[in-house]
Amino acid sequence: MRHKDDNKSEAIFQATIQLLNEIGFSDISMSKIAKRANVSPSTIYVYFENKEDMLKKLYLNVKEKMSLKMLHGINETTPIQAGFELIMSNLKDFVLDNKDYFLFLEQFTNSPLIARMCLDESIGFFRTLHEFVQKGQQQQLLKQVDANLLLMYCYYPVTQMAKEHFKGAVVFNQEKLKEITQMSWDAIQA
Amino acid sequence: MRHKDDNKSEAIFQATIQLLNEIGFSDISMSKIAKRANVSPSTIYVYFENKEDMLKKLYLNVKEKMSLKMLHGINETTPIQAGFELIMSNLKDFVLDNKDYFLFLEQFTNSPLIARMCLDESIGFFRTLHEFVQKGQQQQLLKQVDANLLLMYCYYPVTQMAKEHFKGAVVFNQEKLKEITQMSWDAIQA
Amino acid sequence: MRHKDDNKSEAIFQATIQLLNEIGFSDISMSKIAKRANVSPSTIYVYFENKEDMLKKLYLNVKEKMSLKMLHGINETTPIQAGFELIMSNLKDFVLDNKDYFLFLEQFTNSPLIARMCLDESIGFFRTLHEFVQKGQQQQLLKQVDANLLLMYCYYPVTQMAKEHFKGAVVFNQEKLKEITQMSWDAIQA
Amino acid sequence: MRHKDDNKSEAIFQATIQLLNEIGFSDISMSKIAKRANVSPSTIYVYFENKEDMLKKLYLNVKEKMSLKMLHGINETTPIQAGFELIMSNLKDFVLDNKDYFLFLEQFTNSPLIARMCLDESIGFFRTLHEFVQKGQQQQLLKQVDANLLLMYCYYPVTQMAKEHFKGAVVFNQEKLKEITQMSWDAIQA
DNA sequence: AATGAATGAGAATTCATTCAT
DNA sequence: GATGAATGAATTCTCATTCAT
Repeated sequence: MRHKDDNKSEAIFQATIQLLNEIGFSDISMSKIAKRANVSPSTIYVYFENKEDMLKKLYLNVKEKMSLKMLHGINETTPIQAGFELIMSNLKDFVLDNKDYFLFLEQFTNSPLIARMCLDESIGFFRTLHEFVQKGQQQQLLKQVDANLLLMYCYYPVTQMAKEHFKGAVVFNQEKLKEITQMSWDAIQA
Repeated sequence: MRHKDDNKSEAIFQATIQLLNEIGFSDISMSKIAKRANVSPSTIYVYFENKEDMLKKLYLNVKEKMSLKMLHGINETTPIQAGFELIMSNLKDFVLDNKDYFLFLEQFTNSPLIARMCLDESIGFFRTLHEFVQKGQQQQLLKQVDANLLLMYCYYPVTQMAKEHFKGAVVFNQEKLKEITQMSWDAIQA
Repeated sequence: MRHKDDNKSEAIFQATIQLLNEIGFSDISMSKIAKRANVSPSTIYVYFENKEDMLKKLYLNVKEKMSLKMLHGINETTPIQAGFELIMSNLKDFVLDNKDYFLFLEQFTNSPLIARMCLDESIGFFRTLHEFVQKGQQQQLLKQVDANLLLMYCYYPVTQMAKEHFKGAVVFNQEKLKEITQMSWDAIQA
Repeated sequence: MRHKDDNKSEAIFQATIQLLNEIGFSDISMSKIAKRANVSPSTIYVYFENKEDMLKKLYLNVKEKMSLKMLHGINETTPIQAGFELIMSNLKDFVLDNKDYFLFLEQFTNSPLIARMCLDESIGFFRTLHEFVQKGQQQQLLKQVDANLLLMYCYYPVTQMAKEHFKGAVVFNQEKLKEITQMSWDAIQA
């Protein structure tokens, strides 16, 4: 028998993400993906049960990539403010370096697919982030509000700024990062 | 008084939004929309050129609804901070009262369709908002950063909180609104 | 709107029966049927929900045709033996005149589809036949055994002889009919 | 002692028959058969040339099984009537003990596959049966009609009764066998 | 204006079979 | 001998759209 080829499954992932960002959920099809990935449509079904299964696995795969990157360098000893700055900086780097991954996640997150697929967010990654926020609240450094709310003020400024950057409206450089880091810190600090 | 036409076109809009939020872009079809709207598929083509035209008009229609609501009560004499609070409050009301409209907008905004359709955002509504922000900056009340950035800090906290609310994770009440209004004001004030 | 065309649905039926008898259940496909019927594959779905629905309706349609033919000329006053002879003669006529219909029924009856489709046989036609048999039993003309068993001795000799006829092994003429009518009567009479 | 090969090929046969009776010719596939037989799809091609070859061999295999069973205990010295009774009894035993084999044969026999595969029936088994019938005709014990016709009156009552039995409509016991043996003998005797 | 009929193009998926080990 | 990977061809069925009324 032949050996299963990791490249194939990766090629399928890449093709899917590219097409999703080019033409969107409404217009991708298994055969377009196959063509872009240089495999036969039926080959996709060697690696995945069906379209939904493939998208699900792709989502989890990319989500994990982003999560790992965001938490890079964070541990129990990281001071709160420095940690927040690092997370936002990591996020910026990930988003700018992986435009396709990021836009895919945004699109997927806002589609009803995600609910249908029962993709629970309370997985590893989020636990770590929440613990970090809670530590900040215990130290009276952060406002005593819902943890998700505090995280929101880190995530959206970065991602929306990145979107403006992609549109060409602004350049998301170090200076801009500093600006929003300051603004977000103003928002969340006690 | 509306005449027949408007009812049909409105029924088509409603059906589309409902289905989009139930099954997503990848699975809606003209015939499903027609069935839900209790019209014949061909009737849709009496009112719209094609699918894309229909979605475009729907988007603009809903976007305008939200815009009008957000700016309700704002004029040249509105003080800056009170204005921001009102905008966030208006947005909260719109989103909670019009879950379907809102989720549709979020889904649409994150899809590549919006780019393909050349839907320029610099339309009336945004000009008004930008002018409001610029006035705040001239009065030294707001940070001297990109206007979009300041607006981001108003928009996302409200909408993300609403999403949590829809998920059942929190209750988006007056108190929560106060919290995020304070946080956002901390973020954007000079 | 256009007017639905009975010819179309009949053409689809005819094409299906022909192909079924030429290549069998394992090899028919909706597109082959469409091609033979000179319609587009999608047109079939205007008239039938899906393949199974089409086959089901076709079966019931043909079954009814055969039933009506078999009972032609039979009523409450028909004497038992003459009635049996008529039924067998009717059956012979139907089978020889409608080879395709008949072979389709035989094929269908022996496939698991029929069970899956919940096609209950206790419909009108069979009731009439059973009543006829029961009358014969009350008159002590027929053996006191299961009614189906008596009917079997009418049905199979005719149909199997017809199959031999189609194969070219024998000629199913009036004489042969007389032979088997006599044999079957010998079998079932009290 | 069988060696590995026979087990696999037997497992493939069994899987095919089961699936054929469960879902029918139109829905079996080599991969479904492989899955049911716990082998790889490609393994089937070690034993058989292709799908048609496999079905053909399966048919001949099962047909021979039934033939041998039917003729069990019959030889040149067997008296005619006793022989007929024995054949019908053997057939009943085979059918009731091997429901799957039997239903498979019925399905196969009524499909056009059998014609396409050029499966000539005048093989060993049938010769023996025909010789038996001819002997009966020479002894003036049986009606002077086509031999197949006489055999028909043995075969169908048993098999149709068995089908009723499988449906749960009747219980095909010794008594019922006696009934139909009598009826069939009435039909065929001179 | 409104619509059911009709369809070519294309959707997701499975097929029988072969390949490479 | 045995098999999982791989695939072109074919499957059922739906799509966006147009036609005829």
